[in-house]
Amino acid sequence: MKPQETERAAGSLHQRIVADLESRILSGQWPPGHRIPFEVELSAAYGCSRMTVNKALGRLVDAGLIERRRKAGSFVARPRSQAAVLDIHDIRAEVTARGAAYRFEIVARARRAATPADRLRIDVPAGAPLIALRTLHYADDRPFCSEDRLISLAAVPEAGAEPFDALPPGAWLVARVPWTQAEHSIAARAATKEQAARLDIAPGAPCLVVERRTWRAGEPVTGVELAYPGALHRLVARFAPTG
Amino acid sequence: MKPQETERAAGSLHQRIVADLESRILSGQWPPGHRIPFEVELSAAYGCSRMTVNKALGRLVDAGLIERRRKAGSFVARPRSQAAVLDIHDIRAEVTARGAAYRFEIVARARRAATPADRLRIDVPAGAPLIALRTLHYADDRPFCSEDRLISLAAVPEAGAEPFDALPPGAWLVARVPWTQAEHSIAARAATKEQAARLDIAPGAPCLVVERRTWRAGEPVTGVELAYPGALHRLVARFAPTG
DNA sequence: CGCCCGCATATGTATAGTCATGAATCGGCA
DNA sequence: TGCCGATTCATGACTATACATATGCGGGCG
Repeated sequence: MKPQETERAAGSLHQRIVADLESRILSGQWPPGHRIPFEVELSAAYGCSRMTVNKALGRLVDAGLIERRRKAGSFVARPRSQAAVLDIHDIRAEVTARGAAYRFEIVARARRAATPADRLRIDVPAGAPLIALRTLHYADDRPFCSEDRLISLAAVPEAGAEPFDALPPGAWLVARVPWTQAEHSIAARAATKEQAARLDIAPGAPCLVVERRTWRAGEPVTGVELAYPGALHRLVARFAPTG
Repeated sequence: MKPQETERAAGSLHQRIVADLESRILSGQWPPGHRIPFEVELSAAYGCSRMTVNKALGRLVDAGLIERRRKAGSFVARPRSQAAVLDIHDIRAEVTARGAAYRFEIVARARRAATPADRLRIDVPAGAPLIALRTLHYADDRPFCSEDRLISLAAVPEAGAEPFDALPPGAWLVARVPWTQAEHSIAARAATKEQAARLDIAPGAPCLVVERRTWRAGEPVTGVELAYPGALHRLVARFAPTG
């Protein structure tokens, strides 16, 4: 069977098979728990080798759409928890995307040993050396986001000497430190008096607060709290097909 | 080369290769833009066939860790926007996970043709038949979340006759309608007077508002707004290695 | 000097076949 | 009848091979 004979529609053959099976599952034609045809049956149906079907089914497993059990066959997975993929953009990109001019300002900077309060935000050992930064991000000279960040000097020693005058701390870190793990927590909170003053909103006004803790190969790198005025900002996520 | 000779550690050979390359990329040993060895070199290094390496590299492409160009080679991708995977749990699961008793109540229900206001929340044509539901979710008899939902009867005709007495509308829909696309928007908003009354919080208190719009094969299915008292709830996301 | 063609090369896709693994099933034995 | 072991079978993993495709690069020609 030459590949050319079947390669219309959606690129390669196994992609076509993936798309086809996917549509049958997502359309409900094959409900959760349904046993899909065996590899040999599919390879006969599509007129290709078993490896090609196998590759397609492997992708569907990765996508969480099917589960496979030896001897028993392949089954449409029952969706468990829905998942959404949240794009965490660079703050500069967010601001410029809405057509505003971006500017940031480091309003406070300190070097200190980790206090118990710090250790709630970054899981370094007590007394570990940290850089604490408070940054204000502006969109067209209006406060857009207040950032409170701790950086572990053990993980990023060069942060101690960095003036952060060209890049804000977040972008600087992303460009420098590849990270393997991050944990995000999103909440709505009333602005404290200080936050309100910094963000130029009323005290008690709702803020979207994003907390992020980041590790690199198990070692804590940074912990940050971003507070956005609720009226200004929303996070957008798209669906992830994970079942 | 027999598969048995190398299959210790992490399962299959191509999984081991994936994990190995992944760690080199995430550790920074291979920075973004770095050209990784050619398939033939890797297959020689791991003592396996090119197909096995190809499979592993294919996975890394899917994961967004590398980019591949014909003739040129494979390169470590430069991270663009960070991505976080947000698990959207069933509300019942959320409530019971914190050890509380779950209960829900449909407080309003209407069948109507889509109004312009409705069409901001679900992109059906004007006048399309809808079911509008307002649901209150309780944790241990305390209001946990207020849900405002529109369901397109064109997409889910059986929703018209469904009493929603056993399952809340969200869970009922998930069990019934497989969906292909969803869009989430997360914001912090002050509770309106009505929301505050329903949620038993002070008017103006911050709420975490999640809006979700769902399509099935391009057809709008449902639009929902979930309002959580800010003090009660936070969304947690984990990092996704997607660059 | 510059442009274009063609070759070398690395990836992309697909095939056929082999061996391993684990689970369902059937048959035999108690 | 009930249980246990052997068989069978579908998936899982991998190899060797083949051909398609695109592209970077260098040589040749205008």
